[in-house]
Amino acid sequence: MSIKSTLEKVISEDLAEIWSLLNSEEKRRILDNFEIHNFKKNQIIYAEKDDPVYLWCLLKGKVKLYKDGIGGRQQILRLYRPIQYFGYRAYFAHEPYVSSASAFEPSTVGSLPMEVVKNMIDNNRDLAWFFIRELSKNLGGSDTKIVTLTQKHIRGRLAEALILLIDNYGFEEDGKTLKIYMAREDVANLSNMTTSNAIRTLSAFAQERIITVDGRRIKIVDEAKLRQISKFG
Amino acid sequence: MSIKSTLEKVISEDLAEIWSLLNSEEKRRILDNFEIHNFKKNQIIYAEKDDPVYLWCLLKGKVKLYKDGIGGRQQILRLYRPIQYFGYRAYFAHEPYVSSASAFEPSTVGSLPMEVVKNMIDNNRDLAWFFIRELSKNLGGSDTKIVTLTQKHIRGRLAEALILLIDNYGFEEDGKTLKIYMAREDVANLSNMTTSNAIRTLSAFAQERIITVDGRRIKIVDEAKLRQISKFG
DNA sequence: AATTTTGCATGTTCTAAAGCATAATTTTAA
DNA sequence: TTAAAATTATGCTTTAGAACATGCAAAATT
Repeated sequence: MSIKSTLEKVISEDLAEIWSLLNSEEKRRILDNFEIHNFKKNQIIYAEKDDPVYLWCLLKGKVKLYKDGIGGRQQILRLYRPIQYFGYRAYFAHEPYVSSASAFEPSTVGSLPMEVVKNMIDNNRDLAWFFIRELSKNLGGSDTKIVTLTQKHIRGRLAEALILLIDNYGFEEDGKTLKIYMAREDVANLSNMTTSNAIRTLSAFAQERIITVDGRRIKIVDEAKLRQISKFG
Repeated sequence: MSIKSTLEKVISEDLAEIWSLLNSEEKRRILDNFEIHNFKKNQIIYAEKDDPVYLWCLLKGKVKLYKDGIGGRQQILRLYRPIQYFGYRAYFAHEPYVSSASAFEPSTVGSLPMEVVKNMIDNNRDLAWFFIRELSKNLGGSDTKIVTLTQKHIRGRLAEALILLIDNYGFEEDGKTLKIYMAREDVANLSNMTTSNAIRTLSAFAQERIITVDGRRIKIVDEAKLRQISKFG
């Protein structure tokens, strides 16, 4: 698909929240400065300690925001789907990035210089509110994550991770199979455990008929049970 | 001290960042809606699941933002000192609070209805930027905390907590003693460990002449070592 | 001042989860 | 297609840190 048609498809098919907030002059300015990039699976979009320059908008594919920790252990902080924006926080905080973003699968991503975004916010109240709201929602999410990842037991953390995958990417046509294909290691990095324990606990869930596992295809059999384990267990 | 003089003292002595962004009409509107509250030690200012109504401004004392977790275990998320603002995130996210705020010591706190704040942001670009920046900085901090609290070992987490206390509240006149008087339980809640382990590890640090401990008075003897422990071991 | 309550310190025991090893399976690349 | 590499699956061992218990000290409360 050509760049232009990709963009037009996105804009026409599934109007991003942000787009509707703009007047035609603003839209023109975006189109003039917007660039489309294709990232391969596992390719890094930006890395921790880089200086933030662009607002990124995921158009196609899946992106993970993560932080490399101790002993090469990675923590996945957030997942993005089309059409979501990322990469702006560090610029607003006048800081280098504290986390990295990479493509989970082959992805198409648009970039817009943060300078342009900044100027637009200066002249568009609704756009300012859009970012205030996004940042506020994310901050609440991260604060909650601090407690769940440190206090919940392994089963609870895995259940929560699976629910996050449901909420973020949904199901295949069968209404059961998770619409994301990820390695056990990534499941582990999402739920603060080792790969071994992710495998072990997925097996346990399968044994208990809460899910079924066929390679990387995960079917959710008993979502209610999953939510229960996430809350208590 | 009277309400009026407390307020004037705060405004004249140590101009809050926010105040300088306002014109005289805005300042008058604040003064008309601003209310002063006194909280006793450990008194709750707002609680998780409450609906956010006010912007709070700490004028005197110390406030902790925390989240109650599993088995009554509390995680302290952020600490506030005069003059800092808190309690606005949930309102911006259109959510109930996900954390609670309480006074660490007898504290004076001002309140301003979020409705007023909202209207002021609508008409004051700089104020919008103030909150965008604050939220962005906090989000970076929380994302970082997710990794350090889950991945660092006990000694590293305690060292980091002590550094946080230094950075937040500083030292007494001797330039050594932490300017905060907190129970071991709170030290534990700050660094994701049990009270027993906070006690044990503080003792270990004292043994190693990194700090000295006299009841709740903690003197930092070797800050460099502390930062080293926080980073690695 | 006496009594109750709360907090600190330290030793001991127990366990969830990490670490390690090995084999089987799947994926990728040549 | 085949070889190499990476990933998944399981069993066994180790350990960091939680949980529990007890004694002592220091505040509150009466």
